[in-house]
Amino acid sequence: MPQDKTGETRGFSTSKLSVLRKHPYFVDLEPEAFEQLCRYAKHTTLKRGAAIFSKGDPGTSLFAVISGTVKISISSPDGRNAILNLIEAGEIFGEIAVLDAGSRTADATANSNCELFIIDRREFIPFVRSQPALAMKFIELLCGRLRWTSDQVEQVILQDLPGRLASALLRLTEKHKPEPQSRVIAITQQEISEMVGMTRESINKQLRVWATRGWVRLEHGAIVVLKPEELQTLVDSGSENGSE
Amino acid sequence: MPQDKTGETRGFSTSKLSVLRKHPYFVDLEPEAFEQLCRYAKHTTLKRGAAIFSKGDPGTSLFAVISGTVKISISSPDGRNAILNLIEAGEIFGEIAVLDAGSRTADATANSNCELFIIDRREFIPFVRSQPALAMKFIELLCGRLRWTSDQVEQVILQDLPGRLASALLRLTEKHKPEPQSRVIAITQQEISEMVGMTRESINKQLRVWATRGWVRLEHGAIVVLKPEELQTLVDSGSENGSE
DNA sequence: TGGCACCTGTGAGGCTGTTCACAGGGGGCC
DNA sequence: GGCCCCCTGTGAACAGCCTCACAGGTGCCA
Repeated sequence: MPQDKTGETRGFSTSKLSVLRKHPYFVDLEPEAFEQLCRYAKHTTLKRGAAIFSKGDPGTSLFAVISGTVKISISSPDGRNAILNLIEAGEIFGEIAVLDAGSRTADATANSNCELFIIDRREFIPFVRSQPALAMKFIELLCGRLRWTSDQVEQVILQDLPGRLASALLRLTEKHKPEPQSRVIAITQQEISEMVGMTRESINKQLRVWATRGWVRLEHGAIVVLKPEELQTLVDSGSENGSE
Repeated sequence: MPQDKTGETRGFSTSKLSVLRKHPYFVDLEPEAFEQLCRYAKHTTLKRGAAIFSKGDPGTSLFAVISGTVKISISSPDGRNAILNLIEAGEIFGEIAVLDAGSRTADATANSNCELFIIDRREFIPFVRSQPALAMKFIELLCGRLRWTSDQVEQVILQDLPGRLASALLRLTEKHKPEPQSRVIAITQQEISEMVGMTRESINKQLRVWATRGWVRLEHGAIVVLKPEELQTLVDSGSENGSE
């Protein structure tokens, strides 16, 4: 695309900001407010696997993902770990500890090579206080996070493996909805097993069953959901037999 | 206490408001703002077991508990149900759907006879917009909820029965911290089993083990935590043998 | 002062998901 | 090209938790 070319050569910051600007959280924010917010931001790049912050750290900064994906996870002393969320380009993360001055509730790691914007708490908080519209935006953001997390609790407590896996796949396709070619979830089976809190082996066996039924197609590092309706009925019926 | 007597005879509404006024969310709010908020409120009483709202309902009101406790829970088609939170006197609930205009994410039920204040969304939202300090308070509230819920996900995914139960007990004692005579958790084993997502029978057996070790004392409708340190080590060591 | 509803306590047996131990394949990097 | 790491796939044995089926206790309310 010719536009990409000119975009790249003309100005870095403009094209990068547009990733954020298009996102629901900022799309109807006044331009001046958004631009001032961006002026506070610092830019960084990270390699896959790099730690961004750890559970318990003081929350000194807010982050926005320009490209790549960031993994929000926690790990137990005995080596198991759980993925709470995957943050993609255009989204922000690390807002809780920044907004309430507490410590980080989870670890953040670069899940691929990443570009990030970083805003310091000391500049961010006064700015939010001065912009009621921005505060309302963050209230919406937090509500969305709560819905996501409550959903996770609900599935983990109420559903068995097929139900949890199905609901995780549906949640992930939902997230990518904007793009129509969707239903291709770029995720490894290891990762999805850590999102639902079960072993990779169990997940693999369940996915194979669904693959033979034509409900999903398995690729390397990706899962394609072919029959979301079938998965949905599994979730709705409260576990029960999704086996064979 | 003589003060209680005079308080009761002098004015109902004043003493009821004080339950809310003392709560962390409102304690440092400007008096005028708080009083105006109360003027919007309607008062109701409910009998134990009464439904307040159900998952999927539109969120038309915000609630504050004056007395009694409210259960926030979800249930699956096959009869299992999970308790997400227990809301006690002085706390508020139902804020998510009100703040983001979405539907309710869970059911709310009177867990005992209750007195509630109800504020209508149409009056509440414009008020929040006009009071940046109040908006910041709600941001703090939402952050607290997210910490509570993330914690729940973490425990449910990473820990086994002893770890989950221990961590639930500690979270519940933590909540009552203000009162020093604390560590008495007024909760049935049925309820706690629904909070951690395991059966009452399993919970009972684990509690009995701890009771014989002197870590907890079991009463009717209550659990007294005697050795929180021991429970904490169980949580920290990532499950392992809490059996015998 | 029963009766009834709800809470606690306990055991035997079965199922779901884990653990462990492998084999094969893709793709990036030197 | 060749190597190595990570991702996928699969089976056997085991463990933890659930299901089911009870018994006894407490306290409210008629």
